[in-house]
Amino acid sequence: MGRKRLQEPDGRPTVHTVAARAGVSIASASRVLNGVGGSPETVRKVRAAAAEVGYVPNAIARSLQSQRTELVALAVEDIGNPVYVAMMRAIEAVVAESGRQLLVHATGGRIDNETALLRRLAHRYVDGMIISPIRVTAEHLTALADSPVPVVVIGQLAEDAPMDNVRTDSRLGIALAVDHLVATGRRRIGFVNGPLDTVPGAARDAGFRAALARHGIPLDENLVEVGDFQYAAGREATERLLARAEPDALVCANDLIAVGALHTLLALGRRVPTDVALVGMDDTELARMMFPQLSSVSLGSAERGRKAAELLLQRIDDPALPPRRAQVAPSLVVRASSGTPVPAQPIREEVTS
Amino acid sequence: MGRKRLQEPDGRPTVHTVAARAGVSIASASRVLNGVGGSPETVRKVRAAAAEVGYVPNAIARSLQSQRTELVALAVEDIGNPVYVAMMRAIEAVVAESGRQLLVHATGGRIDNETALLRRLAHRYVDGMIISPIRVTAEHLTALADSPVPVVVIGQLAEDAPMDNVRTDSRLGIALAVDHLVATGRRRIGFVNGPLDTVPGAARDAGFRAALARHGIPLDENLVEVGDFQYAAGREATERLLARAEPDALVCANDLIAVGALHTLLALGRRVPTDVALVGMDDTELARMMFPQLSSVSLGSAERGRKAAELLLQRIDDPALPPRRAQVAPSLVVRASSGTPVPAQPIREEVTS
DNA sequence: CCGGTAGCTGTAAACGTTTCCGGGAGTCTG
DNA sequence: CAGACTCCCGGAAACGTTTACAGCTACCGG
Repeated sequence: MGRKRLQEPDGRPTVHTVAARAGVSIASASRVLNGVGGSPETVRKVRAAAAEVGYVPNAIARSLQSQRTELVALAVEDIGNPVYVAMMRAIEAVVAESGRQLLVHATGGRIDNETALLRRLAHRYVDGMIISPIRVTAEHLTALADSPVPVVVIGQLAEDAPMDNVRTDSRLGIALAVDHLVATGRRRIGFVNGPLDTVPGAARDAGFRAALARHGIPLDENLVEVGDFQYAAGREATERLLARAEPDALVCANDLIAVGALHTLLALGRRVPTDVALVGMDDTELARMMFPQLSSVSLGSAERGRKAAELLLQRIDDPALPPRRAQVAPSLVVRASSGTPVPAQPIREEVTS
Repeated sequence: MGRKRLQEPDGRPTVHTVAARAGVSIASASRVLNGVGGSPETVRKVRAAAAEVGYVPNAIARSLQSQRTELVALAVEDIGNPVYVAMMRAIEAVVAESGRQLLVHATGGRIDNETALLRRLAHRYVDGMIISPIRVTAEHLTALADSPVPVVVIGQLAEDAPMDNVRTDSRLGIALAVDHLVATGRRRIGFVNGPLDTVPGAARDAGFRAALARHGIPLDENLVEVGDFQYAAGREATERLLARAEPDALVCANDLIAVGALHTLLALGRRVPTDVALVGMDDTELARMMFPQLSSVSLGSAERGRKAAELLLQRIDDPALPPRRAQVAPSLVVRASSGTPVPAQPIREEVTS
């Protein structure tokens, strides 16, 4: 049962209602309600009137006047991927702390969705956006350049793109994983990647090949599989890979893939890490949930989210700022899935000279 | 006729810009841009002018006039819980299909957060809200009743609460799990629950006790543990439980808890389902990711989200609608973690009359 | 005693849309 | 051919704020 409204049989109270009830002008009412100016007597009357009618300022009208929405958008591929959950949490913390709210879009990685979203920014329903595209096309770049509100991109961008950008080095991240596996005696190292036409997919592929080469390990293409960045794809890709090769370690391009790989490995009777060591990427909470717990390369998703949010808020406050870039270094978190139990041969550094 | 601002040196083009450029009034320009009315000639001129200056209508001004935001909010406890991800995806689909966007809030299950959120609705920054509180207090109810915009609640509410409501029967859901375990020969059935002062926690507790009683199985309190609804709590609660009892099956109040329980079981050398059968709840994608895959009681999270979104959109369109309620029936999804390998005794139906 | 100043106040003009309303022109009907 | 009817158009009024500006009072110093 709603308690009855004291005023305004049809609509909700506005500043006019309050002003009339307090016997002052709307200007005075507005000033008092915003805490700027007003004589003690006016303040008292307006406050009382506002409380009596239960006045709450209308956010839209305020936005129209202030040209600010106090909303910030985040566009990611897949809100089900825990890496984006971590990012989202970090961003939300920063954004909320500034009194704003976060609007989340799931793009499904579809380019048309992403560019449509960027174009919609022209409607100015939001003060800024953080976007983490897995593919970057020319359309993206023009849409980004045309945007009337600030946009921060999480992910690799052309070197000279004059926009705020937060990045990591997933190529180096893959190298960390490979180095670790080599150091623990693995030599037949497989790789389950996401699509090669995505920015992270391409970077991780390059990183894998470079790392193997650096260790002088010839690449066996049978040990490389590609799916998308989802769990099911990881599972199936690993099935295909195991059908034609027998790796002693698997590097996966993200944790969802790694979880799928783990499932296939266990289902096919491989022991992890005894038979096959497993390393994922993104270091999501999922990695800690598995049994055995998954080693994973952290790309600092929370940190990247936090930095992106800070860059965005600063730019909103001062659009004249020069474009800035933040970088987060990858790091390897070793857990049971690639633990050190299997130095089948004495560990030796391949290249020591 | 003093044309005020034909050019826009600093700002973006408005309908005034377009109207001036096309040589018509802003009324005509607006009509053409909205596709209502206008002579062919006017339409041509306005369209051309709009294209030339790259006009995009301002969402805020439009909202002020229309009293609509085209935004819908969703408030859930934890965006990391895959059950809410599923719900969110379903809601997002319905909401997007109606041309609106979804604003997601994470409440952390904190009552003050939730009521603050509900009160903020008075600012009307959003056309409506879907909220899924795990506790329901008197504050919630007054805040809900006072809300100037429609709110749909997912979860149990007082029977006579006159508001749109989508619910399931998790009590019955637990019963399905227990029935299944009993039917496959388990008798020492443990239960890892969430907090008893939450609505789902209380319902699931009651359901568990009632189901055991119905089967004539005396309840051993050593087989019941409580944590919160998170993974870590499930892991720890299961450790405590196994330290003092030896169940042959575990029912968990949600999938996160079940995943934690699985981790502990495997870490302590129990075979699943041979030694201990495991059933989770919510049937999230997490359940399928585990090895062995988890049986889980589906509470139709996607379905509930979809229905809630539909109820909300309908109410936004017609606020005079009577309060409605939708119910989604639970169902058990049996997978490997509670497979049928152990009918120690012949299966029998307890009550057949 | 008077001019200046500080502090309040109200009027009105923004912000950018949509829409009501009245008027004008053209077309159809009786 | 007059009246009615249909379109189309532009002016102006909303929607609910904030704020620039000017006027008013009261007080102070000279």
